[in-house]
Amino acid sequence: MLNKIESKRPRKAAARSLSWTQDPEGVQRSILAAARIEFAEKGLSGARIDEIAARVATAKRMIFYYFKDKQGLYIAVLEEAYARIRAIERTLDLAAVPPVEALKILVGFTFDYHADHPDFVRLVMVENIHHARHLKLSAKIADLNLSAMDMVRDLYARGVADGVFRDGVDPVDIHLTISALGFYNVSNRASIQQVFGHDMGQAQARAGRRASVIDTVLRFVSR
Amino acid sequence: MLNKIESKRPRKAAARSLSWTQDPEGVQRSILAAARIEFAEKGLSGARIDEIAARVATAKRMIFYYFKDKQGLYIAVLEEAYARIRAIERTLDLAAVPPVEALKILVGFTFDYHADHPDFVRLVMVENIHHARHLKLSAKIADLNLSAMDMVRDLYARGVADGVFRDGVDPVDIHLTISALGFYNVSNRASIQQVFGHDMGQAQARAGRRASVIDTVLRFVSR
DNA sequence: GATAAATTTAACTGTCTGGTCCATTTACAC
DNA sequence: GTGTAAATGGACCAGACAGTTAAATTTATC
Repeated sequence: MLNKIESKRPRKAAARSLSWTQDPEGVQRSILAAARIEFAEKGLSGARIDEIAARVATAKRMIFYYFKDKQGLYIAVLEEAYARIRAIERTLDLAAVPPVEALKILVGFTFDYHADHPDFVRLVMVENIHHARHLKLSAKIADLNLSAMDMVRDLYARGVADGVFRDGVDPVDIHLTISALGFYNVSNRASIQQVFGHDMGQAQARAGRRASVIDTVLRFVSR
Repeated sequence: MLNKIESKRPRKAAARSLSWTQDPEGVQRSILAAARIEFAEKGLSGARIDEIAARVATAKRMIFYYFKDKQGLYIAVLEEAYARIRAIERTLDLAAVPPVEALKILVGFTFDYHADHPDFVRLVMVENIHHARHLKLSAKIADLNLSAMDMVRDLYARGVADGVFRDGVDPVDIHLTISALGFYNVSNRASIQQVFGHDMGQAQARAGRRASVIDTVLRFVSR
């Protein structure tokens, strides 16, 4: 109130510099990593840009410089998360494995990936709360899960041909079941634990559940 | 800046009254209903008190009057949602029904309840994003899902005794499978639809999935 | 019909938080 | 080395939003 004269942006004349090296890619990567943690933890509206900036050594300004705005950053995080799971998925080579064994591997992998990447699961939850609005905005993500769907379709067809799987099952149902059983343990871990003590994060509970899930899917498609 | 003298709250001298009837419970119920919609739609941080107040005829002040603060309102919504599903669950009387039939009914009910109450599902998602922090704060909710768990336990034991279910299955696995398969279709509806066109909201897709889910659970426990 | 308690309302505020402005430094071509 | 564009830093701002203040009006009670 008192010395409010000369109001035209006094500024502190940033005298303190102490040198820094330019590293655009590195900065972007750090921002993305910090943002993934923050968005997965607090959701889109709950996440704080200041918090992300604080987590990285970099200044808040850079976030907007590279990602335009909060939504842009969020979409980038989402795209990276989906690209990552797909990259690993590609390394699964099930074509050479007999159907039953291949299905066990696929279910086990899906279960493990979810359990090992709760951030991914939470991001998908957040995105679903937003009715997948941002997924729709991103052309990059369009055909990602289709590859998982294709794996199931192929594997199931081989199993039917071999006579080890029963006929007439919709591969979509197989895929949904695999996803649901891998997803739910992680997405609802907190309420499951709260409501009846079972902590799915514990190695023992997790291993038991894993075996049970594989069994469930196998029994579903078997004759 | 100009006429800032006489600053002591001029007020408009609320001259307009037009009578109102007292209805505390009614007002609280309306607020809860509006809040449920808002929280389910936007999450805890995304929800806006002003928006809730606008949806109800009543003024914002009443929200704080009855529910103290945003978190208090949110917890009240959560408690109501859990109480509601429990109330309906109670009406299921499975003790008199043979195990296989009873299991079909239970799975079908769970599937339908989730599909018919997406708000409930979304609230649970939101709460899990918050690590069930508020569930822990509410003593009321503690033993709610335990009743569902008990139903499964009882039903499974009868099935084993009758020789229609195989031995050695953990009832917790049965319960988790039932919940997961009912929950996932709704919680991930948006991303499922985005990623491969299947809209689980459509009656046809829903009915097909329902039958498949029942089949999955039955095959899991059968000999 | 007077007094207290309950209920409703509008205006107001302090803080938090995306997002911006302008200055400065680094990288690099020539 | 000098000019130029990209990269970085941090103060600053404007709007939004949870929560408050204080008064006004209605119901309940005796």
